[in-house]
Formats: sequence, C-alpha cells, structure tokens
Amino acid sequence: MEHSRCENCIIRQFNALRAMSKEELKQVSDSKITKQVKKGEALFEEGDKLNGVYCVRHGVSKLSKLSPNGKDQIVKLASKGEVMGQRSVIAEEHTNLTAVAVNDMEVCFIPKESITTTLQKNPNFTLEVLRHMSHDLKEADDVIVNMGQKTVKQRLAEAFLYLRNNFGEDQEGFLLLNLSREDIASVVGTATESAIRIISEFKKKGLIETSGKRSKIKDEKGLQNLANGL
Amino acid sequence: MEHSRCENCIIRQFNALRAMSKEELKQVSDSKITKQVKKGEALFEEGDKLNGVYCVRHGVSKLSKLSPNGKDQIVKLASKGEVMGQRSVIAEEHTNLTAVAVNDMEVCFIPKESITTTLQKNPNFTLEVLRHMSHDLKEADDVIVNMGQKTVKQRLAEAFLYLRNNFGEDQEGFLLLNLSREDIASVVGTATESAIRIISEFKKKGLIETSGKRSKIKDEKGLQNLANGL
DNA sequence: TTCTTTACCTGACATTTGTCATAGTATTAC
DNA sequence: GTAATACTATGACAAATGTCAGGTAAAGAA
Repeated sequence: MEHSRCENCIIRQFNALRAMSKEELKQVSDSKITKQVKKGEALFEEGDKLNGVYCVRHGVSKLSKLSPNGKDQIVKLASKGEVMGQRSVIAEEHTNLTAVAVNDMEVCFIPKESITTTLQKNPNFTLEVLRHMSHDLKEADDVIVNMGQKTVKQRLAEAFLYLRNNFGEDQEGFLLLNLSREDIASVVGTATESAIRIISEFKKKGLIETSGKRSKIKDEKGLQNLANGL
Repeated sequence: MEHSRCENCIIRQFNALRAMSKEELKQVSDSKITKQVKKGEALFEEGDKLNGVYCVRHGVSKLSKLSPNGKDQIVKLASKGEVMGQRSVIAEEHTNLTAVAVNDMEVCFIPKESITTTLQKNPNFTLEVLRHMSHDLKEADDVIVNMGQKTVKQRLAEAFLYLRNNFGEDQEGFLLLNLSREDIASVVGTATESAIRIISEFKKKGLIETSGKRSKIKDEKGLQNLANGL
C-alpha cells in the first residue's frame, strides 16, 4: 500500500491536525503508521496505555465502556476525520474506552511524541484540539440529558436520525452505517430485546423500513416528534 | 469587600489559571469582578452569550440543561476552584447550560479577553485547560455509562457516594452539600417521587440517615455494592 | 403568631423496561 | 451443501419507573 503523506491528506481538514505547520506535519507523516482494521477488531481496549492517537481515514469505530453489570455502553461513534485516544495521550493516563471497528477501517496511528511536542510548542494546534474537545464535551452533555430525561423509545428515534445525519444515506435512502440491533441497544442504553421490539413498532408505524440488514428512514418528521415527546 | 488579587488566590491551584504567568495573572486580576451570588440565583442561562468565565471561590453551582419534556437534567456540580463557561468562550458560541447557585456563592467573573489572549500566547495555559477539559470529558463518559446501564437505585446510591467524596462531610458525618430531593432527582435523571421513595428505602435499610434536611452516609460499603449491582 | 408556600412523603395505578424462553432467519465455517 | 453460529424476532411475565392524587412537615412571609 502506498504510504500517503499527511500534508496531502484531506481528512485532516476535519480535525485539529489542520492547525499544524508544514514541518510538524512532515514529522507526523514520517512517523505515522497506516493500519487496516477489519470489522469487529479492536483498535485498543479499556485500560490500555496508548502510545499515540488514531486518525480515522475510512470506516467507523465504536467507543464503548464496560459497565459493572457486564454490558457495554457505546459512548461515541467515530468516523472519517475523527481522532481517537487523544484524551489518554493528553492526560497521560490509561484510556477509559474500548475502540472496536464497526466496519472495515483504515486508520493512521500517530505516535504520541509528535502530538505532545506540538502541543507544547504550537498554541494554535493546542487551541484547535481544545476547540474540538470542547465540542465533544458539549455533545456529551446532550447525551447525558437524553439518557436522563428521555424514554428508550425517544432515544431510539433520535438514534436513527443521528445515524442518518452523521453518516448519511445512499441513493435509495438506506442508512450508510448499519449497526446491529445489539449495537443500537448499546448506544441508547437498553436491552437488545427492547430495542428490537421498539424497532419493530417503528416499522409497523411506517416510521422506518428495513430490507435485510439495511434500514431507511421513512418519516423523519414522525421520528423527530417522537424523539421530542410529542 | 476587599478586592483580593488572583496572584495570591489559592483557589487557582485547582484550575488552569495555575499555568498563567505573573503578568497574565496580573492582567486577569485587574479585569476580574468578584460577585456574591445568593442560593437559587442564576449565573447564566442556556442560550446566553458569555463574555467571560466564572471561577468559583465558595459555594456550589448546578449546571443543567432543559430537556424537551420540560424537565431539567443536572449535568455537573461545580465547586471551589472550578471554572464555568469556558466552553462557550473557547468555541465562541452560546452556552448550552444554565448555572444556578445551590447555596450562597462567591465567584470571580473573568472577561473573556484575558482568557483568549492567553490561550493564543501561552501554550502551557492552553495545554492545562486542555488537560482539565480532558478530565471533564472522561467524567462525562462515565456519567453516560451510568445513565445507560444502571438502574435509578444504583445511580442514586452512587450519587450519595459522589456527594460525600466530592463535597465532604462535617464532624458528625453529615454531607456538606445538601441538595433538595428535586435536585437529586435531576442529577440521577428520574422523577422526584421516585428519588424520594428510594431514599426512604435507603433509610429503612440503614444505608443512610437523615436529620432535617441533612443526610449522612451510614453504610458506605452497602451503597457501593448497591451501585455496582451486587 | 398565622397564613402561605414550598418541600417532603406515600399510596395506587398505568406504563415502561428487563429478563427468560423459544423460534425463525441469516451468515459463516467446514 | 450442510452444520454451526450468530442475529433477529416475539411472547410472557416480573420488576422498575412514572404519573396522579392526596397528605404532612417545614420554612418563609405577612
């Protein structure tokens, strides 16, 4: 596989690497390792000490945490352009999340040295990382509010809208990201059976439609109303 | 009231201001305004455009967000040393949270200019802010997992432990921070009645004890086990 | 003080959600 | 192609939770 240069990588426009200087990028490019990750494989696991960050080029990864009851909660879905593992590198502590590929992925592993030295020398970069993290934190707040105040049905309706808005749909309107029922349940924080039951209900009501393992949003407005409790 | 100097303020050891230089601190100190906030008063509300950040000197503030169903979800409790409103200033967007004093407070309002210029010039400061935000994000992840995977009873048990570990107890063992039942419910994401019911149950089981509006943890181990679903 | 308001508490009931069991369907391995 | 394995689906039931109603206790105002 060709070893593409970060300097020419469009992906970096989506993350904090855009604030790096030419020289810094060159240094990153020389030290980075591009990896292919198969669906279901883990990039890292809870408790690991990360020696760098992962920049997603293709595919989607679920970031989850195991709760004491033995079930996983998916905290975030990371796709093209997103950087994973930065918290561990910045705070120099073990990661609190597990990252598993939801579909086949291509990621670039960037050793932490390139990141930490730039963090100390280039305030623009640090500020840009800060802005992204600031955004993540805001999103996390929204998730907390939804988890605390909405019913499973509402969260599920929202999840479908989220999947479409963030990962898109094909020409026929099918969601580009196909999560298993179990993963969907793990995103909204419910039992797999409950998720399946409610999804069936959505189908009956004509809110969504499925074909094989693909699903399509039929009534956006309806889902939206449901999500807002109307 | 005397206008104390930030340079001498011990509070700042707890937050990112510790990474500011003497001159930067002097500039902050000259532009800051110390405010007394009475219990129940709002420091800022969801949607406000903040012109600075608030550094807590005394007291506790609840940071909450209104959900579409009309109920508040408390996302965080900020106490001595914590800085509120930084996200809004960093991302230059309207704040997504409302901050209300849970008891009488003293806070310092620091105009955003002092913050933003330092963010651009002092990488150490920016990095320190980043570290703190990184920590907040990790905590937010934990909250999400708890909300998604634990029952109300488990979350409530955890809330009591959290209140003691973060805000302490007096000589008799009573929690220093007394939240109303409604606020507790709003922290764990449940109806006030449910919270009251479960708290009564905790009392019957000897896990906690109350006297007036004060409460005391009697059986830490028991609460811990409960929180972990044992 | 008395009145008023707010916070706290409990019962009754409906709804939501989780769990266990079972079965069909798709996918993968051999 | 067949067997094994995962994923999806549904029923039945128990447990958890929310809602409504009504009550008591406490705190604040007049």
